Amino acid sequence: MDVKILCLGVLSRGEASGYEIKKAFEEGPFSHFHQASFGSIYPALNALSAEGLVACRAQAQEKRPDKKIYSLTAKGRDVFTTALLAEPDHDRMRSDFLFILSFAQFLPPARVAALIDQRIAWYRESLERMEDCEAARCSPPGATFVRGMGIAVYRAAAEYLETNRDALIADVAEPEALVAE
Amino acid sequence: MDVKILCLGVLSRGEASGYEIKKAFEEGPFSHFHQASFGSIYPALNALSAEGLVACRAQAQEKRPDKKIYSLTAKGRDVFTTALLAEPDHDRMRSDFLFILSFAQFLPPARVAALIDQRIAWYRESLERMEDCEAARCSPPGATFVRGMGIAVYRAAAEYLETNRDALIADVAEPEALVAE
DNA sequence: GGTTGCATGTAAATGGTTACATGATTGT
DNA sequence: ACAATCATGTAACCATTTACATGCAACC
Repeated sequence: MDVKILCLGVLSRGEASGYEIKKAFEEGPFSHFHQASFGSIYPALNALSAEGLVACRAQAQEKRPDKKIYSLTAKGRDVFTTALLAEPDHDRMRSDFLFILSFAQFLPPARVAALIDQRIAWYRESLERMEDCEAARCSPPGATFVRGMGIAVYRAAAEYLETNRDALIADVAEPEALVAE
Repeated sequence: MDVKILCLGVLSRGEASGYEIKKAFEEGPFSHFHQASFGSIYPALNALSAEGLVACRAQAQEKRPDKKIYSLTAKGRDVFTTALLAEPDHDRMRSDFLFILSFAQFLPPARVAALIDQRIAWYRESLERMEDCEAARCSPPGATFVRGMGIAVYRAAAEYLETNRDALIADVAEPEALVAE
């Protein structure tokens, strides 16, 4: 599942420029489980155009480069729905946060606390944005389902961190207590 | 946080060969939030050796290539603890599963059901392995904390899928119901 | 006066995976 | 007989990010 298919997916929700597609991966509904940068989106869009999977309409703008608005062609929609039927690759997660926390015993307790507090704050902010998202009101069922799952998972993560924060800090602060036990 | 630091982390838990380090990322405690292949581990180990961050002891084996057992040097431990203090990069997740599900309305309901059922089974299997893991009994506090968080999050994910599965399938099967409402 | 947002694009560098090469042993 | 496990390593390939190039408008 490469950037080209990702772009087709975004365009299936309505026409968009490269810049707007980037935003969908940066702040939009896909930001939590996929990402793409300008350096991959613009070439992908040109390739899709050459293959006839998207159509491009240039919108002239004053004092700015022309905005290129892309939309799916019938062929593009076909290719996209076919790609959706493929077996999904395994999820890939890379979390330096969890890796670092795995070695909490090598960190000053204050650092462990800061790391966890930052993360709780991040989850809470994300949850707020996800919960009162206007765009989500009239989203298709799949998008609503996925959004709900994100909320459930982030909430569980935040709650776990809040509940177990102090115990971990106590453990790394006095490791003798664990050995003595 | 590159493969070199990742290797130092694994070695901080005790000496290991390249093959064993791979296993830590494939089945071991890190498998859920970091991954590395032979093609990156072996060169990383050689580089670490050249920099004096790990020591290598060759264990002769009959009918097999010599097993190279690596261990952290004092310098290696220093570099690792310093790396742990750096600000962690943002977590990066790529989930084709969630992306595909976002477009559930383009899929046959049976496919949506299969996708979700497979995923529930996967979470349940992972949870079983995580819950009765012998190695975890005497793990350092950080590793135990991270494992607990993994369990909490996977459990929430599995429960969400189980609870909302039928509603999503109903929604994609009869989209008129949603429009009529 | 500096940063952020809008808007597109290219080229180099990165960092990694996949496939190959080798080969004995053990399990199905 | 075939696959998997153990065990190391290289090279080609890949996708993507980062940095660069350009430039105006609005905000602080």
